[in-house]
Amino acid sequence: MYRIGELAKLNQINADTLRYYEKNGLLKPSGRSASGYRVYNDADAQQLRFILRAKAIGFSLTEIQELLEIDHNRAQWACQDVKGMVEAKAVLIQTKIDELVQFRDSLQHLADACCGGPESAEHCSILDALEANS
Amino acid sequence: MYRIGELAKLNQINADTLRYYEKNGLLKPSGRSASGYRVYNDADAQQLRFILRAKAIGFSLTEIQELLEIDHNRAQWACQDVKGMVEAKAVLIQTKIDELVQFRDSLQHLADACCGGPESAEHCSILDALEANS
DNA sequence: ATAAACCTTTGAGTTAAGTCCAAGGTCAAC
DNA sequence: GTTGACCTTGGACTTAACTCAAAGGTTTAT
Ligand SMILES: [Zn+2]
Ligand SMILES: [Zn+2]
Ligand SMILES: [Zn+2]
Ligand SMILES: [Zn+2]
Repeated sequence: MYRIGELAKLNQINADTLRYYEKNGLLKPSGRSASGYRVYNDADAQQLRFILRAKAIGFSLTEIQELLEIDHNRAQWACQDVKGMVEAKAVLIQTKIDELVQFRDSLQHLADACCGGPESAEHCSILDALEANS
Repeated sequence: MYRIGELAKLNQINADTLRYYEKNGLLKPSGRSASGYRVYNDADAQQLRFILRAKAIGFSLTEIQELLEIDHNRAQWACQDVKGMVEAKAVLIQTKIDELVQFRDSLQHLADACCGGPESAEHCSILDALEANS
């Protein structure tokens, strides 16, 4: 049995984050104390670790909500569904990677063409490229 | 001489975006008509293209503001400064790429271990991995 | 008995880069 | 002389995931 600050500290997150997760349906404490304090049990703590692990892998909170629903009703879902989610996410990430690689390469091109010297930038090829009218 | 809607259409952006750029010090129209309409001249239009080009390469509006300041005062800056900005940005992008590649690989690992079959997810290795206590 | 450290709720603020709305003024065409 | 397309301003809203503040109640230790 943990109070909010305790559970937060154990997982190195902010107590406010736990309240936020509760408000957004990700983790509801199993009970409340007589005075109204949130009380989390071990199952709650395990679910929090599930959430944090999924987040670390890169899932959004919305996606984690879906994963939790599947996890809580495993019998009603197929491996297909779960694998599908993960693979769709992988494709999205790959797209993002491709974009960033393109971006990095354009920057590298610009930088390579610039002398990088200490004299005035009046002839700078980077600025010229940005100013170019084509 | 362009009015706001005209310049926006020519550059395939929203007129609101031009007002936003003005509010944020990126592009001030060189004049106003008698009735208060914004009036952009060719230099304004060229600066807008500078902004859009830099944005397409991946610079943030804040960074573009810095680039504009350098561009407007080229004599007071060195190629070093400009090249430094671009290279710093490239390093940042590379870091992001590395993170995403890691993320993609974790997802791939998870997906590879899952059978992906149509039967119940009660044995799903992906969910098990997220639930794992280690 | 009182101070420190905890907890409660509600509600607002943060970042980035816009987008949308309402209420009204202006300009060209028919 | 009236549509319709355009322009003005100010301010609210959007996404994601928190984070903080205010004003007050509870627990624990001294
Ligand atoms: Zn140079
Ligand atoms: Zn240069
Ligand atoms: Zn399976
Ligand atoms: Zn599976």
